[in-house]
Amino acid sequence: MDLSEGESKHLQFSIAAVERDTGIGKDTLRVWERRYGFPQPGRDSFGERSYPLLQVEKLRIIKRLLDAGHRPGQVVAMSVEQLQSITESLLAGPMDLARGKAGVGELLDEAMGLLRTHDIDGLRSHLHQAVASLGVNRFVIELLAPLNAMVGDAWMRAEIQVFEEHMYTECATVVMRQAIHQLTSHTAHRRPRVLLTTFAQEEHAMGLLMAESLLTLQGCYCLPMGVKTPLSDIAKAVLACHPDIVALSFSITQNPNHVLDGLAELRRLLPEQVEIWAGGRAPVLQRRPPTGVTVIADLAQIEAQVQRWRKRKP
Amino acid sequence: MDLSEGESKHLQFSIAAVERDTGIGKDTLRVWERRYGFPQPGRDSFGERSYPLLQVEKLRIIKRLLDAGHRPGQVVAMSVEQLQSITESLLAGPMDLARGKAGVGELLDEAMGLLRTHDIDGLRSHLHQAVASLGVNRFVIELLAPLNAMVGDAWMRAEIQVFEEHMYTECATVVMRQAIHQLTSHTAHRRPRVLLTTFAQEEHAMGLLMAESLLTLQGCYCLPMGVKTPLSDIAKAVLACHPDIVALSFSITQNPNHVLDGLAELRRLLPEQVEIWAGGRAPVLQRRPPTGVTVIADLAQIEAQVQRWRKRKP
DNA sequence: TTTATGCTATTGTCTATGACATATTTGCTT
DNA sequence: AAGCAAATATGTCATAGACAATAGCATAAA
Repeated sequence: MDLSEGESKHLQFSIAAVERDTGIGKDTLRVWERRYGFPQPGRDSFGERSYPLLQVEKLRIIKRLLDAGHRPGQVVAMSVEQLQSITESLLAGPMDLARGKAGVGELLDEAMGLLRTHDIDGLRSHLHQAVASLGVNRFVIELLAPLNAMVGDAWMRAEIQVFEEHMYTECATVVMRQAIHQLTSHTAHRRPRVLLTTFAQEEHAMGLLMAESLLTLQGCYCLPMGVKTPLSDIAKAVLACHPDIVALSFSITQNPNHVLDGLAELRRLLPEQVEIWAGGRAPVLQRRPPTGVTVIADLAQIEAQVQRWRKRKP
Repeated sequence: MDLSEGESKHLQFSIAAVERDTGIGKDTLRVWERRYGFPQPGRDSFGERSYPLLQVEKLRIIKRLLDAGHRPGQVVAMSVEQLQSITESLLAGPMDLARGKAGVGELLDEAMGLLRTHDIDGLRSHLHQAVASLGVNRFVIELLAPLNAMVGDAWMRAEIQVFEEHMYTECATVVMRQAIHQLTSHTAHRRPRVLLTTFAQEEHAMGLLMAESLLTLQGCYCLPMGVKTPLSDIAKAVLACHPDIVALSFSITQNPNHVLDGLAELRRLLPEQVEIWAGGRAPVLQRRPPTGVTVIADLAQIEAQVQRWRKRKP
């Protein structure tokens, strides 16, 4: 009996398509097959690997677990059931922490509900309204930051789809950009001057936008440079724009060693009087605070740090 | 492993770094070396290819010529001088074309000047003013799109620094977001509904913002989803949000085969009545237009395409 | 208990060369 | 000219081995 001809409707993927859909490189896919026995693609008529949809979906689950810190040797050979039970054990994490804050918890839940029903217009106006009623400071610290954390965690647990996360990010970005725009004063000589960016591996821009809004609120002059700036270019930008502070944002996914090495290297590259501020959800910042770097453990600390800087510099 | 700063100090690049900087795949780099004798990287102490900066720059020139339609066999073995003379003959055309439009050429040059002197405030207010004086339509089509092209080309030729490109992008993003915000009407039932995003490999968001502004200007309802959405999630988003059109943006750096494969795959995944619009600077879209996909050769065509859609649907 | 150090297993990426499907160009024939 | 076939050009896939970088763990020292 011949499955391949009768079931040509069943989706099969080339190795390039699998790399595209999972983010796992071709070399890695081949070596996993060799070492762990999974994936086990069939071969098409040209002798090339042909991955059935089921295996691609399993690879996506595996990729998520790897991003969450598991190692290939442990998870690649597992059955789908085992993978799912591990994914669910991640679910036990502390979710209610953020919700404690009086009153704002409802706004949080409402936002999550709007996201889950894909009511993007609703979510956007909900957030806009929250900015207006809470003010930028409380909006960012009490609503948006916890919401980001919830969405990020939900994504890790596969409770929400990638496209839902994208929609949320776009929505929040629009609201934050608008808020920053309205805050920005056009007197160009404010102090301190803060250059905002992330390291080259970091993709998440929300942390930068939140920091920018709070810094602007404090009357700082912000030089936003977007995400993914190589170290040497941060140094060049400092030479060109002479900021007082370089502020960096780190998401929870960052490799701890890269974070520490990068900060140490940057400290070497920059003039001594330029401060480095590092914030974000990367746990290593609290656990092993690097020397010569000001760790912003929490967005609420930005205000105090700005005041500290102003006291030191006349 | 990602030692880009160490490499840039010694002006030597690993094959992975060259792939990242030029967009030419590892396999292709090796096979060019085998067939055409270029590039000819040295070897580091581990026996791995180590490309000097000069060769990487030459590869960038070659990549530009390939994008313009030349073939590897003709250009890969050429000397730098030959390549440059070809580049210049190619450059004379479109650049003057953009600059030809009465008056706008000056605005272009002024913007480039402000970027080169790192006058970010100046650039931002220059662009804001241009939006006000030209209107969104002319601003996007006549000023921003050519400016993007100029900055992109300058980046490819390593004439501007990475941090300058980041500053430009941030600046243009702020202006575009603001323009879109002011255009957006809050009547939610406009047609067509357009879902905007890019494939997972595509990092550039400016094309999406430009398209969003022009679509909004035409009275379309936009569902922006940001960049880097995996194919299967585009399909899921379509099921959840039932847009009439999925609009995708492709930068010039995209691998032609990936673009075509991805579009074909997406066409298979989406319901027939959902149109796919593909735009951007990827040359393959014009050279080998994929079936079942509407190619937007030029931002100015958006208006006509929207009108065509409206005629077809009552 | 916590913090350093060194050993071992793990893991991704690189190397080499050959094969071949698919474009594109060339050459030949109407 | 225009159509068609043959020849080239070109990117991607395959195999299998090697090894540097990372992470985990055990042991020693504070």
